[in-house]
Parts: sequence; structure tokens; C-alpha cells
Amino acid sequence: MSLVDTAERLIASTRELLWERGYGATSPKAIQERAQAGQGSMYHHFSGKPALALAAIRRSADELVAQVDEQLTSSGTALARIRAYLLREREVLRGCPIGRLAQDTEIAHNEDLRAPLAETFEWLRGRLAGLITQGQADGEFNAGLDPAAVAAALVSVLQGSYVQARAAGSTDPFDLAISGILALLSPPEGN
Amino acid sequence: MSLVDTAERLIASTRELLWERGYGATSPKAIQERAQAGQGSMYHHFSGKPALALAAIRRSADELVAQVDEQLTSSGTALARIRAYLLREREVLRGCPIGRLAQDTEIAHNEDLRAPLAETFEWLRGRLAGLITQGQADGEFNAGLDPAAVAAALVSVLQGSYVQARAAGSTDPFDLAISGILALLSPPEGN
DNA sequence: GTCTATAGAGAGATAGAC
DNA sequence: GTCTATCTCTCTATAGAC
Repeated sequence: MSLVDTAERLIASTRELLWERGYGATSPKAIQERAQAGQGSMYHHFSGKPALALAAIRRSADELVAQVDEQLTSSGTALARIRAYLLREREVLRGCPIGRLAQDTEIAHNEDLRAPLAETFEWLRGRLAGLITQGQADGEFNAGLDPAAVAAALVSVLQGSYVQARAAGSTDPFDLAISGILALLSPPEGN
Repeated sequence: MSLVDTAERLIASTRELLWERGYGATSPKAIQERAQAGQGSMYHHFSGKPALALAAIRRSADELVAQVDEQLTSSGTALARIRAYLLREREVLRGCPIGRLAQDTEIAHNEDLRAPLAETFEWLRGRLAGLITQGQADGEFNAGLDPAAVAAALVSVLQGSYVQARAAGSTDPFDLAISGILALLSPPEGN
């Protein structure tokens, strides 16, 4: 008996492969090999590739939400928390484990598989909007800004910066874009 | 004899399929069917799928650069041109034909296939940075901003907004994020 | 230039033994 | 629960006729 059960190893294996290769390029065989499980084992625990992928995506989404929520709940001003979140350590060239899947046609066109992505981003926009509202009350941000719109822009900068970094084969565009949005968010002096 | 030659039809077909499905999910067979060309025909004009994909990606990149350059060269202030570019008509749920490919592992990990993406985004950042510099000279933007950083952030917002829209299955997050970055770029009043 | 035939490999799953 | 055998399809390409 392994440290974790077979179903868990299959989910972990699938999460890694979805992040690395996407849905289409993730084969049952590769999943099994990485999980050290046989075919019969996989089809005993899951009805097939879609069901296993759904379990893996949900897990990744839940973990991301928990992790980001903890980061954004830390002490400090709203602006400081947002700064820390944008500047935190990231495996930039691997991309976002959730955002990456949105480009996958098989996922984007499947209601079940897409749902966790939609929920994750919706939660993130709401969480950031709340922080921005708080920052406006504290006089950190221009009171005329729409918190929901700024929050959406912040999420976009992160996701788009991953895209630019992967296109460039370098983290430079990522870092540049983050510094750009931070400058716009809290200008050195008035505009 | 067709209106356009076979090689051109193959390239056009590949461009469409790469946009819709990505590299891995685009099969020679599907390319041939959409181009109304046989297998022998395709392998006569191109050495294989990678060569055809490269020709298709280059074409898409060149076309995007030409199109955006024309848009950004229009009359009006720097800010007005950037606004018009961000707000232009887009097929949001289809995603960006170039940015979409950056998430494709087979493309991101292949120097030849990735190069056109890198060049396109580098050009776009430079083009926007030039406009921002001009806008600073005209007093439209805070002179303390780094044009290259703000340009990278603008590109990220576009790319990331495509990602959010596809995840949501709706254009709403896209529109929200664009309005957010525009508000940060030119606040209604001082910050 | 374009066609059809063929081929080795892998995808994704099912069947039935253990 | 896990294993091996088997199956049908598709992928990507090559070969050689026309």
C-alpha cells in the first residue's frame, strides 16, 4: 500500500500533465505511467479521461483559490497586499495551471470542464475588487475607479503576462508588465 | 485551377485550424480536407506538419502586425489611438490567433515555431511604448511612467482578457478589464 | 502536381482473468 | 482493485502510380 491511494496518485499525475501539456496531449497511458498505476486501475477509479480530468481541474482550482486567499488575507494595506500578490514567486514559464486550460479547445467547449475555470476567475475578481474597495476607503486608490473593472484588469495583467513570457521564452515581459500595472495603480505622484 | 493556388489554400486552412484547435489538435488530414487538397498535394508543397505550421504562423503574425500598425497609425492623440485599439471590434471568444499559440507546449518548446510569436509581441510592445512616449511629451500621461512597462501591461491586459473571457464563456470579463485599464491609464481626475 | 495504398505508432477504451 | 490482451480509430508520413 502506497503513501497515498491510487485515485489520489492518478489525480496528482493528471494535474501535472494538464499543466504541462494541456488536455488533448495528456494521454491515459502517460497519466498511468506517472501515477505508477495500470490501465485497469485507472478505469476502475474513473470512468475515463474526461472524468479524471474534471477531478484534477477541480482540485487545482480549489488549491489555487485557497492559496491566493491566504496570501491576500495577510496583514498590511490593501495596496501592499495586492503588490505582494502580483510580485510573489511564480513559475512564470510554466504558466498558470488554471489560465492555461482556458486556451484548450476541448476544455473551453465543455461546460463541465470549463466551470471550475469560470468559478476560479470569478472568485479572484471578486476578492481583488473587495481589496480595492477597501483601499479606496483608506484613500490609497482613486475613489472614481470601478473596483470590479480594476480587479478584472489586474487578473488580465497576470494572465497576459504569462502569455507574453511563454511567447518570448523569457520572464522579462512578465516582470515588465507587472511593474507597469503597479505604476499605474499607484503613480509616484499625481497624474 | 482554383482562384488561389494549393499552397496558399493549405496555409489558409492551417491558420484557421491553429487558431481554432492549436497545434497538437490540428491534423494533416483536417488541413487537407479544409483546403480541398489531397495528402500527396500537401506533402508535395510542404515537408510535413511543422513546416506548414511555421508558414501559417508567420503569415498570421505578419498580418496581425500590419493590421495593428495601420490602426495605431491613424490620426488623433496617442491616448485616443490606444483607446481605439483596445476598444476595437474583436472576436473575443476565439481568442488571439497569436497569443493562443503561446500556450501550446509543442510551439512554446520549438524555437522555430515560437520565434514569430516572440517577434510579434516584441514589436507590439515597442510600438505602444513609442505612442506612450509621445503621449507623455504631449502631457497626456504621467511623465514618471516607464513607457516600456506600461506598454507591456497593455499587451498583457489584452491577452489576459481573452483568457478570462474563454474561461467564463462570455465576453463580459474582457470588456470589464479593458474599461479597468483605460480608467487607470487616464483617470477621471488626479489620483 | 496530385492520387491512392500502405504502414508503424499511439490514443482511448473494453473484456475477462486473477 | 489490479492485470494483461485485444480492439478500433486516428495520426503522420512514405511509396509509387498517374
